[in-house]
Amino acid sequence: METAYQPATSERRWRDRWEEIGLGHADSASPKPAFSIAQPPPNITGSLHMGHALNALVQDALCRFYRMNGYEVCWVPGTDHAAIATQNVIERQLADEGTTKEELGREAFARRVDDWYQTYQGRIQEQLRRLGATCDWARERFTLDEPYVRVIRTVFGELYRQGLIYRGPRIVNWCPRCRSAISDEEVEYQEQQDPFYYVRYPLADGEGALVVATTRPETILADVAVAVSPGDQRFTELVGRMVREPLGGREIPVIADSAVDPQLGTGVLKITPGHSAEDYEIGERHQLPVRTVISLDGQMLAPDFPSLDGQGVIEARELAAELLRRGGAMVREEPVVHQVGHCDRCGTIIEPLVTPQWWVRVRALADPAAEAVASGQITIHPGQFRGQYLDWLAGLRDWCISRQLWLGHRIPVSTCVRGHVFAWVDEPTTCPECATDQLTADPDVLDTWFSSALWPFAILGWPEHNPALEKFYPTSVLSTARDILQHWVVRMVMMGLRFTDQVPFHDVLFHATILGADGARMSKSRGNVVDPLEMVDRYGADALRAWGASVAMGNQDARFDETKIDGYAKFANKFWNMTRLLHRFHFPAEGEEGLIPEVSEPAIGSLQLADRWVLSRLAAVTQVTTGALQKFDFDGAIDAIYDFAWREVADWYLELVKGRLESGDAAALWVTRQVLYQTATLLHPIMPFLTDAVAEQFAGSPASLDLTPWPGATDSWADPDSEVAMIACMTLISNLRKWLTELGIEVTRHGSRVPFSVAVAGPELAFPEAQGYVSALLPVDWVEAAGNPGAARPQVVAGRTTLSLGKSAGGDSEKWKDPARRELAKAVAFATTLEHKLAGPFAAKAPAEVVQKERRRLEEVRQREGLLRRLIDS
RNA sequence: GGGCGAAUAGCUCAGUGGUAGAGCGCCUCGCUUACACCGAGGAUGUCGCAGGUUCGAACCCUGCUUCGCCCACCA
Repeated sequence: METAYQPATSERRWRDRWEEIGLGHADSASPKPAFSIAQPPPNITGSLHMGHALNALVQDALCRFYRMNGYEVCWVPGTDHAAIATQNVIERQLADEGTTKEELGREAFARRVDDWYQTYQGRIQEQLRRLGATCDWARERFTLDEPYVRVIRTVFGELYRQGLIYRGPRIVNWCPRCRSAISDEEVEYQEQQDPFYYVRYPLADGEGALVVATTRPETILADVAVAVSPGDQRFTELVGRMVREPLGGREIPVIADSAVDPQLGTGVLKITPGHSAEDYEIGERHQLPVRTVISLDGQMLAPDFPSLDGQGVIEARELAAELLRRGGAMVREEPVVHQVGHCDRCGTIIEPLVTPQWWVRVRALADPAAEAVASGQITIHPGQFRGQYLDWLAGLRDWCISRQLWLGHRIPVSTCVRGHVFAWVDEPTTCPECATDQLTADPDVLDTWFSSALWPFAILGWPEHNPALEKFYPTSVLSTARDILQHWVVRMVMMGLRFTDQVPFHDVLFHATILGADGARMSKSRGNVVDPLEMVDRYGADALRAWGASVAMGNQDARFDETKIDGYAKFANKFWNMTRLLHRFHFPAEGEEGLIPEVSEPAIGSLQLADRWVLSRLAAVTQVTTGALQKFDFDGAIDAIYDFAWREVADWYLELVKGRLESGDAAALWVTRQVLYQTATLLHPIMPFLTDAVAEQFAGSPASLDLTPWPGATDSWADPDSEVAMIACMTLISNLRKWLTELGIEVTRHGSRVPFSVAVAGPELAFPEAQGYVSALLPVDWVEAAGNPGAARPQVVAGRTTLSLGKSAGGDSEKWKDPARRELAKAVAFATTLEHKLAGPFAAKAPAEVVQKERRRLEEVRQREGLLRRLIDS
């Protein structure tokens, strides 16, 4: 056996083994209860990032935990074509190559996309495997696969026939660079500073003018009204009159609308329904016409204004301002900070435009989706996101689902030459109503999130009734990033309820976002991106997984911290070596083949204090870990195991049991084996490679710990008395060690041994094993207390026990009093605090139990104080 | 503007009413036959600020400050 655990070789081996034994395989015919997860399909826009890795390990830990708990686990992996994202990535590549998709042509572009998908699909799969993900690869799905496409068309057709999908010209968020509409959720608002122009709109009939403040003077040409707040005294008599827009001189009405905030700007808003979502709504309320002065390319359409026509919007803005200044309409200009919408894929400023698009009427879908969470059919973790989910659904507007991209699912609708419009699943060659073969297919494609919304049931073979759907739908858990609550989670619930009459999942986990080490979001431009596979190479997948588990479900975003991953790598090594210790006692020759033998459970009477203590602790840790994983508290689980394994088992139990193992004590072997094996079992969902490598050392272990039943409660091991006694004993050893260290006495096991006798036996020595434990861990030899206790001999107070240095050792007893003086000061201070507390209202008002506890504590401190004084005065 | 969360050791974070914790880093020792990817010991905190509730507050309440996230039709 290697001295140090080698994650790289171990992980390669176990990856293969798990596939050989088909760990990920999900059997629809299994009689076991089902646990299923639809893996959020990563965008095929490159390799996996830290967020994907985190999400994968969360899901894998759950899958393994539930497998061990007797569930038939189905974890379906897949990938998403991510139309707009992928198209952008490839367009950027083409730009680097000095070409464009238009130059390439649709066919060559499509081939290029296919190549891309081929390459990255394989890569993503490989990356997930390296993290230890036990998905059911046979069920892998891709949103462009033919069966998936049929699901999309089926759903689209249903919604269309039910009147929940319609087409019409409305204002949309238009990305002039993508040359496509995007949904409200794909707009990212960024704060920026722009000039704020105060512009005079003169009254058409007579004196006076209204002053409008705007950041967009170039859209004045599309103004169709100016609006004031209905209650605004300043403008009451102007409502209903006409003003002239200051560029073209057209007469437009002054209207009153409650959307106008009298506090903002001048309290007068210019209404441009063609280029502002808000104005569009105001325009609808007042039946105002729509004027358009900006093209789909983001250029001005103003044939009457040659200086503006054909200019980009930004250029036109300054040119229009200049025209206003020259015309005397500009009252003043000042900077203003405001929110400007950008395309979340390419960063271009969004241009609100009126174009014909396809829409989903979401109201009918939203209410049941809200109800599912409000009623507890779906639980969101951490709970704080529940409110966010409900708020978002409450204020939902219709969802624009059409995109003008080259890539994606086509809108499955055709129009015949006679104007019959119909949705289809298989593209028809003739019109179903009039049989003409002159059909025009809709040129648009669907929003990627429309197809993603169907994921949980589409991947299980819906709409066909089939065993997989029966068995594994609804899925159990959805684990995903926080930023796609609206894009995806909410829409899955809406579609799932609509088409399957069931929630698509019962628990939603929003894991933390991994920030760079500098606390900022990881981004290439910031240079703080960390490749998870690089971490796997450096520290092993288990170390990355354990760190991920510790941060996954926190309230805040998690900062990347390589030293913590390193810490878990060291823990893996520690755990590995704990097994090696056991191993070597039974296989004296280093490197010899063989397994740690199975031994029968010893009679309870043959167990020592340390055995009873460690088993009691093991039972407690088992309970904590089980509860934590059930609650998705991965941090609680890894924390409890780490602490127990290292701070209790390795630091104390193994050190104490070594001698007994050496002498072939069967009870000791059984307990050690039990502790290590069961701890490995508890750790397996989070650190599967390491724990399988450990379990393999034990005779009688299965091919993987995944096949081991999860440890049940072992109430018979709970032993509070032994825990109390053992803590006392450990305290004594620690105290004594500190004392000796301070006096410059070597406390290594191989230092020269120091003879001690017991002067006052405190509770630390109440168990017969205790003295033996002291001499096992410290270079202490016990000698009989040789008469004449009054003689000034160096002494040590450890806890509430006093030990005297054996006669033969001699020593300067004054020097030995120094630590005692320091300890005494502490004890006195604490005793004073306690006395003060007990003398006050605490004694009367606090629960009797708590008061009792404090009294006992005071008594203990007093005892200790007494011992220390005796030592000092001797 | 609204909502949610966070502020604890030099750093990254646990801790949710009863004597302040971990990992890393730092200082001193020790290459002890499981492990130097280790072990033993040590230093380090008015738990953001101000009030309040309570016998008792890092923890509950109120306000404030700073940071983060989400939402919103501030022209």
